[in-house]
Amino acid sequence: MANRKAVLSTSNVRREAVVLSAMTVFAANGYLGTPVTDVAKRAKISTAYVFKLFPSKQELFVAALERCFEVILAALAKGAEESADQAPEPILFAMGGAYAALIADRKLLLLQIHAQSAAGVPEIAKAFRRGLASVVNFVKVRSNASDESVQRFIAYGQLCHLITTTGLDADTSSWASILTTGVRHV
Amino acid sequence: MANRKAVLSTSNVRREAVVLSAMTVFAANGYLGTPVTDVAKRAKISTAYVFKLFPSKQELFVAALERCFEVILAALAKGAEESADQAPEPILFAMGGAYAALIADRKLLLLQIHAQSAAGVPEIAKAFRRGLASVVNFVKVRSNASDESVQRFIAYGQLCHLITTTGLDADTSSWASILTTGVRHV
DNA sequence: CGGGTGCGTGATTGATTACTCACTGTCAAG
DNA sequence: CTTGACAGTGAGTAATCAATCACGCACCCG
Repeated sequence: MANRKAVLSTSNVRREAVVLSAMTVFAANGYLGTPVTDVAKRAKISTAYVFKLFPSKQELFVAALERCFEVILAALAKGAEESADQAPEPILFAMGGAYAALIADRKLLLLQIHAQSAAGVPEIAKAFRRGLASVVNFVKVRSNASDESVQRFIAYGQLCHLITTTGLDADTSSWASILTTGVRHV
Repeated sequence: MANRKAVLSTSNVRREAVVLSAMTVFAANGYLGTPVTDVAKRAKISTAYVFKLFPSKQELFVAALERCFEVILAALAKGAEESADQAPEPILFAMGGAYAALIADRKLLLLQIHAQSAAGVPEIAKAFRRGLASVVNFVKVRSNASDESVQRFIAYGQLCHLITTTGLDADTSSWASILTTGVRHV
């Protein structure tokens, strides 16, 4: 059009950009709270083309959620790798630190929260379960910790989500401190 | 006009019915996923009148959320009362059982999940924090348990939410069992 | 009786939004 | 150069929904 050298991209490159935009925007406003137009704007393409790349908003959200869990798994793997000690509990501790560092920007965490809330949509619920399963399995296998320890790992991870979504980390009142003390969430 | 009756006036009766309907319907479909019309239908009144009783959808949701936490507090109090032993840990255990029993129908739990997801709306975030604060404070004061124990109580409560929203209690796969074993969620 | 006060509603409105369609522009192979 | 496949879009459409408005109806006090 106006641009003489309008280089066409491959659809896969665009798809990637759209998924990344979707992660950010859905994380900020949730599934129902985010118009596809917002995703398109952030990816700097037209809304119509987003629908060419992803047949529906739902499938776009699922793609973003799946990517979210991929990133989390990678971070856990990296954290485990960097653990000095290879005993179960130290590995779990290292993974916890890696996760805490990862969710510093709130994006991956909020996407999970919104996915949970949107679990009324069967495809979203399934994707969330798949992601959770992969995390639990990975943590269990990689750390070789007891079931109880893995359960505790996830439980305190959920507590970390609660702390972050409600902004308790910036709260110094006594009740907030009860929840936040000792929990690494940067 | 000075005083009609010592008992609730008609509009307050309606307001009460609307709040109860709102709890159920918002729990089922979330804040953005629920039209006010659905609340009205369930309360068997017109949509217009719902807006006379509550000035906006947002305030209606907040009212439902506040009621949710009131019910939870009452259940925790009752659970603590029924504890045979008055030492901190037994009281916590009794409260956990009471909470698990309470959320058997998923309504109060789902409302919390949806509130967390809708915390982008400042008034909803504030209400959620108030509710959480009241729970934490009550648990701490009533049980007289250590901060660490209270923190663990909440963390495993959040795990319980995760289990229920994803339907893990009906899942017998090994990864699901890691999360569910020993968690009371009926 | 008359009239005021508060309960209650059907119809509407204006904004938003998921998704579609008809279309233009690009590029590489033959 | 032509062709055809693919990248990309502006302009819709049909549906949904928060919120309002104009209006009745029941009851009660004087």
